[in-house]
Amino acid sequence: MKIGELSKVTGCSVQTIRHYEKEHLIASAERSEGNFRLYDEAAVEQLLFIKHCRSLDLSLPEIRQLLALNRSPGAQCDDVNRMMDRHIEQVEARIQELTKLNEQLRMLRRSCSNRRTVEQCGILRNLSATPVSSG
Amino acid sequence: MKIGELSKVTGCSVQTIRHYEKEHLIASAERSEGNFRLYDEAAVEQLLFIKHCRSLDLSLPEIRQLLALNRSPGAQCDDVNRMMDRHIEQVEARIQELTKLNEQLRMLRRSCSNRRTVEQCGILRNLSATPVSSG
DNA sequence: GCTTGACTCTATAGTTAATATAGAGTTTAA
DNA sequence: TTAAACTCTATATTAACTATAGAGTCAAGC
Repeated sequence: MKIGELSKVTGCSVQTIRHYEKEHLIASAERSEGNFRLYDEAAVEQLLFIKHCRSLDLSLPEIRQLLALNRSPGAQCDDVNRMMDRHIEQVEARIQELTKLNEQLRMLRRSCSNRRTVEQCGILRNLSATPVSSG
Repeated sequence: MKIGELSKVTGCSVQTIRHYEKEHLIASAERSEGNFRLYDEAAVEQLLFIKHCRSLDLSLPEIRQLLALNRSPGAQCDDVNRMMDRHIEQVEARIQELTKLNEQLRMLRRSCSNRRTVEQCGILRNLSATPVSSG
């Protein structure tokens, strides 16, 4: 199967597949006589694995690590667990940040009703004031 | 005041200030005989405004628009309100996404306890299965 | 055999908002 | 006068793609 079909089957764009190859997330594909990349079912599996990881916001280096672990089935999987724990922490921290941000934005938004001039605009006035200390 | 002092006063790095100038968020600074940028209090105010906006995750183009509006005090401030509403929507959408993601990650994490081999690892097994359809 | 269209190839640039660097010039204090 | 501290411009890096240019390959139809 050529790259276009792999793209259709997996839902990854052609460029993304080539990008993953360059980043060594998938092995360099075999080539046809005309230098076209050729793939098999194993490539589909691996690409779907990567896609699933990406849908969970795992980074490419993290995925590379998971793929490496996948290749040594006898090893302990502590590393996998640690990675997931760290990742979950990051996601939760980001949710907290955004929640705080959201409160600030809503407060700011309440400081102006539509029918005012820029001069009277509470939003712009508040933005000009000294910033609140927070991330 | 030279760029180093402006940096200290505002808490923006020197490179960031130069970056904002290149992106036309602040006017090109006057120059000294030796070609050093020179700033006054107005520059401090404007930079703090920008910093405040950035702390609310407003993009540089959004900030540019706010600064432009700030310069026409007689205009209606509907545009400001619309921008804030859109921005709040985006932040809330992102919070929703991350919340869903967090649930998925936690579920995945529960599928493996530490003391297993990679081969038995529930996390890796689940990642290899067909991905759930969700952003 | 030739052309057309769909596909693929590589290499490069763009996206965001900075951050970091190299190599040069300026200013200030000792 | 010389060294330190500062500033200048221009360029590269970050993440994970996405988009483009310009060239090559392949299958079908005439």
